[in-house]
Amino acid sequence: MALAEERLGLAQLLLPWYRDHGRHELPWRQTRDDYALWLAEVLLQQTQVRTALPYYGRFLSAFPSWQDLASAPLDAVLAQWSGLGYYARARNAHRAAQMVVQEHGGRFPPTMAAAMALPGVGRSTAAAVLASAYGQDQAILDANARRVLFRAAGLVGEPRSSTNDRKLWRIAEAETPAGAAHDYNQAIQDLGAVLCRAARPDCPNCPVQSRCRAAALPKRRELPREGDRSARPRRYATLLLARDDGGRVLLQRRPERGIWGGLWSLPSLDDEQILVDSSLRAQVLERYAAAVGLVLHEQSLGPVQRHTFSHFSLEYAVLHASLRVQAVADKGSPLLCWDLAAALQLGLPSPIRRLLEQLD
DNA sequence: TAATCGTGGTT
DNA sequence: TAACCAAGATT
Repeated sequence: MALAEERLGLAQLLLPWYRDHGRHELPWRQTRDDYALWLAEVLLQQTQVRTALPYYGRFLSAFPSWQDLASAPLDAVLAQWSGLGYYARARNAHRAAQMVVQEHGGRFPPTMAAAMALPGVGRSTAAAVLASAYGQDQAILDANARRVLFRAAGLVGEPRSSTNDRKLWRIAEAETPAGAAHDYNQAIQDLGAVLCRAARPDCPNCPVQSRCRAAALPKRRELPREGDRSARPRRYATLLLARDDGGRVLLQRRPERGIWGGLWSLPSLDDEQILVDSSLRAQVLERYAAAVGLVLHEQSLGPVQRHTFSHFSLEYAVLHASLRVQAVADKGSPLLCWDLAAALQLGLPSPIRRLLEQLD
């Protein structure tokens, strides 16, 4: 592919721009600590800077080092991750920290192969950490770099196709300057985030406009659509909000696999359609009682609400009930009653946290 | 290869 | 409202 072999020479234009206009104030740019830099990369996976920013400081305070994270209970890690989404990242980060302590002497492994063997560390994350923490010449290909290079090289087709994926990695490696990979990686990410945005790219102010094949095109603003993903399937559930006489709320720990893995949530009864018919509520209560071994008394059924996940949309209603028997007391049970204040310290999914915060 | 895995902001 | 998108990795 002649196109992919041709150097665009982005670095010499990008680096001066970065010095003047880069987001140097970001907290993970104030350190060369391998733990902090790895943490930032994991927090930022599929997550915008604005969203991850407050989590970074809180997480570092709670777990300042590999050792602190490795020895922490998973529940404490998930609690810090609560609300950020893609919770497999938290579980993987916890295991990765344990591997770093036990197998790598408490230091991020300094080779691509060893780094990518850590759970939750793929090629781009590994490269980013090795470049930033150790100054290695490693090319990244995150969403920003992918978009910038796709446009600059004038690629066509789907950006995530395997063919374009190979081309983009080859271009990324060719454009990454020896001895300045860290700054270049930051620079191309800043360019993508600030100027070369997915929508409404600011081409007139772009420092690499002269090397960009897409800038001259009338449709430079458009990127090929991801394969027209069919509409999100809709799922339905009834969530049980049961409280005992002391106001404690019944929560259930979700299995590690699947959505909200490892988090504490309300007991959920999945259904084929939303329960708006009051005649069905009694059945729900019976099914809960049977499944959980509790005596429940219905109080009210809340309005239908919707929560959108990455690949499906959930319609749910909250069934408020009083809990007569405090039957689920044994430790190790995934079903426990919690004081409201204690519950809010757990790893909760966002909609569940919002719901509990509105109680009392 | 194609699904799976969250959430909040923007359009 | 609904679609799109984000410092991707895993199976």
